[in-house]
Amino acid sequence: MKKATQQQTKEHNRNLVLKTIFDHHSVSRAEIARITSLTRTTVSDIVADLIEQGLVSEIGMGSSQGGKNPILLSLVEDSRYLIGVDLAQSRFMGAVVNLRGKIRSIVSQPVIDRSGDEALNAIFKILDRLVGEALLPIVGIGVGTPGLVNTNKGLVVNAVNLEWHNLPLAHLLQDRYHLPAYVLNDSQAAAMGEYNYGEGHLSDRNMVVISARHGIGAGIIINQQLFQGDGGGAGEIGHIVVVPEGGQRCRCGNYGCLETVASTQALIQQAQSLAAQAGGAFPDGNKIDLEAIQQAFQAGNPQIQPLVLNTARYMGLAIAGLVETLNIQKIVVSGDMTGFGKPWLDVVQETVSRNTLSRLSGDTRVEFGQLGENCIILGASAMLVNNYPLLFTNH
Amino acid sequence: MKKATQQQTKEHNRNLVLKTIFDHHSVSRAEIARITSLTRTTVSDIVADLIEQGLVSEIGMGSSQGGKNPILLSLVEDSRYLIGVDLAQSRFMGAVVNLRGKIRSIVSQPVIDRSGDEALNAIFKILDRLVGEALLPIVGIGVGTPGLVNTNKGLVVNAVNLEWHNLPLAHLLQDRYHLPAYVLNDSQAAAMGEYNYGEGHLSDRNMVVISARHGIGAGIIINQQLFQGDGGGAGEIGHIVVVPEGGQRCRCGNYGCLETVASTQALIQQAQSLAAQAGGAFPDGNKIDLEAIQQAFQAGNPQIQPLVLNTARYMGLAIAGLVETLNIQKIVVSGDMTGFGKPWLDVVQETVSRNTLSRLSGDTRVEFGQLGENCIILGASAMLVNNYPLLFTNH
DNA sequence: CTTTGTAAGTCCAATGACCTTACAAAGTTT
DNA sequence: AAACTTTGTAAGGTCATTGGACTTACAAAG
Repeated sequence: MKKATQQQTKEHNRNLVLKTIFDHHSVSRAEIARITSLTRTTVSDIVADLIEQGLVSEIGMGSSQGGKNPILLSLVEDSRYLIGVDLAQSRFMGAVVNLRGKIRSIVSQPVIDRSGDEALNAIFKILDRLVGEALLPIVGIGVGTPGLVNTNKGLVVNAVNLEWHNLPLAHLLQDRYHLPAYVLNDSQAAAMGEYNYGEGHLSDRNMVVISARHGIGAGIIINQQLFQGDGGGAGEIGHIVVVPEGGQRCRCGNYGCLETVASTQALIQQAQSLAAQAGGAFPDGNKIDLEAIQQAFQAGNPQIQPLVLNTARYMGLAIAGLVETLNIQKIVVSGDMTGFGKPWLDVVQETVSRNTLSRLSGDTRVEFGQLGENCIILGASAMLVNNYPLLFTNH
Repeated sequence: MKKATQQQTKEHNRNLVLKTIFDHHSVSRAEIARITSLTRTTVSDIVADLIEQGLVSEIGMGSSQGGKNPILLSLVEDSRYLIGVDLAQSRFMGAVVNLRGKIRSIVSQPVIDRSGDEALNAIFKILDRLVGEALLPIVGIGVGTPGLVNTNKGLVVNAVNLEWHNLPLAHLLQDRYHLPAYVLNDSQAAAMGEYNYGEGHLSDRNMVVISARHGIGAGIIINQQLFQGDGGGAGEIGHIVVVPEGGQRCRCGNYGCLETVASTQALIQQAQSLAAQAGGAFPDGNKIDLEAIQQAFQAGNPQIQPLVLNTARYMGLAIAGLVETLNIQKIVVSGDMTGFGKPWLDVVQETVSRNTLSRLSGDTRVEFGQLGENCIILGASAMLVNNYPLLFTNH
């Protein structure tokens, strides 16, 4: 608990007004006053400040029904830029993003066996370009990386594929670019992305976003904030044991983890061994990757279908545990596995319903995410927009 | 998001000072200023207010190391009273509690087949006595009840044993006693109790308290606040499925819930059917209740031991899921099952370690609660202490 | 074209909360 | 005994919100 000051009050109300303009796209001062229950005077004061900072501008007059026409205000969405970076399994990607999450420039780089310092240099290379190109003030850098991350300390505690252990990535970036930097776990970044930029999600106080890709993880939004747990590892649901006896060995060392049965990695492996054993499931000579499996699934291939739907069942079991633990009613699934579409999601939903108290599952909705592959980049950058003070120069 | 005002700032700082006095038992104004980083002047101001309200008093002089002696301040712990009620399976209990959680008067009433209106009248009877007896201002009433509870609406959504459905208990109590009333799920109340009155727990931002009694539930403290989920059902871990195939049917309708294998209810049933089959496990004619099982366990009874330790294994599995989902490092187990002591806890801990990522389980501690059977009463009342404004007369 | 009613936005004095500066009182150390 | 420290209080200053009065601007009705 910390002391409260008048400056904080002011800052809070300033953020409140900015957020109101952000959410309503075009509002007058009087309307803001009504929404926030601040007085018109205070709102006018704050808006003057925001206009001076270039964050907001007057975009014309609205219509009235008996009275002076309101002056409509709007966010100047390109008045600040954010940088988001996604260190995905197969490629590193970075983008300059505006305040509404529109991508203004993007750099992608395939990663072949990069690890340790090489991976770090690849990030530098991307950021050098992005920082160099940008014209307007960059607010900061957000990075989404696989592995266990301690955001407060700016530390990548453990990223297996990148061979990073206790790498102070945030500090390295801050020192090099003289910009605030955040490091986030990729699943948590995806959650931030869906929450901040997914249609209508902001109206939910709580939300769980499940990333089902090469690995599986979740990002948990509680009281409109990302919850990371005591060590930054909240949402590591990929290693929840869902096959209690005799499951397959996971890269984490345990047996029967969710990742061993419901990740793209696991599914591809299963399909490959199926093809090796039985043959005929795939046209000869074709590479068996996720895309091939998805095509086979959509084509109604009878050998592939149960394989795919089985991943949905396990996913549903894991989500059921989440629902029962947290009673969060908005569950969003994002990542490559969403490519299996509605039939897959139906099985997930059904499994969730069957394995939770009906009083809890009744109001729970499991949906697909809306952001697609830029989700992590956007989420990493959203970490910055949410830190309002960064948007202001003086202070 | 709501607007901030100067009054809120003041309220916040007033609470901060009060909390500091609460936590430090005996501090001077100057020391409070150092701790809170408020100025001495402001602290003096606020303390004058608190003294006027009777919440704080000067208890003498401290010693100095080269300067004027400080005037020590202390909380007047009996300046306000709270009422906590525990609607347990076998008996209803209510108590008048002071600001430090010391019980000043207590009423207990065995419950025999009470349900619906009868149960409600039993509560009224208890509260009539407690409210009548109390001399000093009562701040409010907190109730911990089994079942699904929506605290915001003051609604008991569903309490099977009491046959309550959507009962507006908080409003009923408010109307009858003209006091603020909170209704809480029993596991959540237990969590509040452990968090607020358990030694040293306040220093943890996050904590999970697992209640293992007749039923099983958890209370989740996130960012120093009870997290109840969107529908008040957060922590309903008793119905997480831990026996995926062929588990026993649970009272909730599903199969293989945690409650069917790790609650006292389940254990007693298992022990009874063991005795019926094999015989010899217990002295003939003795009633097989929890106490008998605990005695047999401690005596090293070879038939009972695996039964009991099996509950620990399942409990460990469920906790492992929690750890992986939330990465909360402080896990407290409370309730009757703690009667099996260290051997039981050891198995829980071991199972947790074996079923979680080592990076997560490493800093996780699983402990027994410190509060014993009054835990729920205290927790229900703690809900009121945490609502500081209630402690003040004007405003 | 005028009048009436209403709404938007600004100006300004007042309020309230915390802060800074200053100081007296009461100790300890040299 | 003098110098230094620390505590607690007092007076005045700063800053943010408030609330009322005022100006500007528009619509509807006559």
